[in-house]
Amino acid sequence: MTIPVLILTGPTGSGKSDWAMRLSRQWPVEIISVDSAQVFRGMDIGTAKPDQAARAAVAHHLLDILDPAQTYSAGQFAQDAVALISQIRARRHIPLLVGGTLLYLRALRQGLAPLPRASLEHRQSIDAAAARQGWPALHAQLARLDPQAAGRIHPNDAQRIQRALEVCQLTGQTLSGLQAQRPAALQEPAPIWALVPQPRAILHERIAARFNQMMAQGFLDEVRALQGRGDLRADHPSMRAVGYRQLWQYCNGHSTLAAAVDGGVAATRQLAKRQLTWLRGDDSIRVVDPLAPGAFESWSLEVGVALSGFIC
RNA sequence: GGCCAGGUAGCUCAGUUGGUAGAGCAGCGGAUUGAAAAUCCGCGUGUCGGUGGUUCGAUUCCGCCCCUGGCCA
Repeated sequence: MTIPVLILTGPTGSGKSDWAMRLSRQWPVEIISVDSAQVFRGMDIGTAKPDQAARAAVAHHLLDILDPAQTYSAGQFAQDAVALISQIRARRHIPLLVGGTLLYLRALRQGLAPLPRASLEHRQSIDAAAARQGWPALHAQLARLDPQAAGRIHPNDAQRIQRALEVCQLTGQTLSGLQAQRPAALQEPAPIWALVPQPRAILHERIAARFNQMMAQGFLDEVRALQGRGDLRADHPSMRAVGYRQLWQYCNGHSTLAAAVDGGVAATRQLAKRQLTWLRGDDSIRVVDPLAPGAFESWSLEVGVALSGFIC
């Protein structure tokens, strides 16, 4: 019998990290972060990364594993998470996945088709072609190579058109054909809970309050330091993150501070909305309102049930 | 107190030579297979400040009132 994997997710600002820390006082857990922005070093305040006290108290994985000039991916995450899960089990600890990057969770739980990883050279050549011919022309090209993928991808969705073409060029096969293959996944059911504060307006208030708190903690200095390195650009994946993108614009003189803060708060609300769309589409997820009386205690009981029989 | 400019969607504003109105942003819903905190798609009824008048018909023209900003006292 193997130790179960526990998963705690939810939109940004719902209180996931806080619950994970409280649970860690009751069970010997190690936390695996499921967060596409917290992987980067030097991006602490704006990503609400767990602080040193939290990390000293409980092992946290997949934080600070990359420089902001590097890139991460769903496939890389799935691979890293599977490896970490078995290492944590070998220590007789409980793997607790915590975070709101729902594509990463999907990649882990449902698997990814055997697709090639991103290729910078191919992407640059596709971008160059798009600059000459426009994305609609590339969508038309995709429609000849892989009609099924082209039918699913909107002609304006440059990112997905690029990926589909890249896969065709790299493999000589179609994206839709490769995706039809049964993907490998975490081979076991893992209980998954999502924290969703109700009503939405409460989540919006928490998001605004938290952004203001980040500003008070020196978020702007953090962005200035990143910009001051000189090698990062606004279109780099790490610098497109919510808040960083808007403050970067302000530091460049492209907006006022007030506009950057308002824009950052709005972008965070929009992120939360997209996360909620993922959650609604998956009925294996148990939705919990973290603000309901006794919510943590009853979750803790459910965790106990899930773990009973596995822990001595 | 007088003069001028404004009061139209949650916000910033456009517009209707009189036939009850539309953009951007915000918001809401959806998609999501190695960039995902990304990328993309869809959704626009609001006493057109109030009130009288002219008119078949007023948000639009006229009178009065209220509010905001500016200038003059």
